[in-house]
Amino acid sequence: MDQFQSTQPIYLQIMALIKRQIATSKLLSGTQLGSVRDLAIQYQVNPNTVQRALSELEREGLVKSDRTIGRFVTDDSSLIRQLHRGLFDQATTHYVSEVNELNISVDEAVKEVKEKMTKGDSI
Amino acid sequence: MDQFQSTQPIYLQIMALIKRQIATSKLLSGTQLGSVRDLAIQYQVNPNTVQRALSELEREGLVKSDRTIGRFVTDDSSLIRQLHRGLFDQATTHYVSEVNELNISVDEAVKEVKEKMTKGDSI
DNA sequence: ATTATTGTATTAGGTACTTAATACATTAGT
DNA sequence: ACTAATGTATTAAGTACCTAATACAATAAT
Repeated sequence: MDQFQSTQPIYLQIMALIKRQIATSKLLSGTQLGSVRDLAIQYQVNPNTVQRALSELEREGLVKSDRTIGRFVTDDSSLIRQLHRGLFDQATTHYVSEVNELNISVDEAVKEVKEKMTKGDSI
Repeated sequence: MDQFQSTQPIYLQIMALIKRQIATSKLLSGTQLGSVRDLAIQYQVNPNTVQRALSELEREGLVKSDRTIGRFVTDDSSLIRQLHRGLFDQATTHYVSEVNELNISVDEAVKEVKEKMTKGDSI
C-alpha cells in the first residue's frame, strides 16, 4: 500500500477505502477482515487509527465484530447495494455541483467524462 | 455566508472558494479583494485564517498584494483561463477515478451526469 | 502632520488527529 | 489448563489547524 496523505484524516480515508471494496465486492459479504494489528501494518498506520475506522464502519452496520474472532463484512446484501448506489450518487452529485459552479455546459462535461473514461479503459 | 465545516482545513476551503470566483469571473481580473479583516468577518473566521488563504493564493500568482492598499486579482488572463481549465480537468479526473473504482460504465455515468445537470438547470 | 487602513508578524491557548506504548477481557486452538 | 490472537481501552506526546489578542510597518486620506 502507498501512503495516506492530503488533508483528510487517515481514519476517514481508510473507511472510504474499505467501503469501496465492500461496494464493489472486492471484500465479499461475510468475509473476514484482517485484524486491527494486521491492517495497521498493511496500511502503515497506527493500530488505533485502524480501530477508529473499523468501529465507525461498525456503527454504520457495514462490518460486524465477533470479539476474539475478528471482524466480518456485513451479510446484508441490500445494505451493500445501497452503499454502492450511494457512493455513485454522491460522487456524481459532487461532480455536477463543481461543474455547475464553473459554468460548464452539460455537453462539455459529458464529452470530457467520456474522453477520460475511454482513455482509462485502454490500459 | 454559511459556515465552513467538514474535515478540510478552512484556509483551503477559502482558497478553493476564491479560486472558483476568479475562474468564473465573479471576481474580475484586477478587482480589489476585501481586506483581510473584512473577509474574516464575511467568512466568520479568524483573520489569520484568511491571511493564510490569501498568502497561499499569492504564492500561486492568482492575487497580488499592494501593501497598505490591498489585494487584487491577477491581471494575467492566461493564468485565469488556465485556472478554469485546471479546475474543470481536476474535477473530471477525480470523478472518473471514483466511477472507475465503482465499476460503473461510461453510459451509466454519463446518464447520471445528464440527469443531475438538467435537473439543476430547471431551478 | 495626523489618522485610519492596509498587510504582516508574533505569542498563547484550544481542539482534533496520529502515534506510541501498554494493558485488559475474551475465546479459539492446542 | 495453556497459549495465542482477537477486539478494546487508556495515557502520554507530538503535529496541524484555528482562534484570540496584540503589535508593527507602510501609506492613502485628511
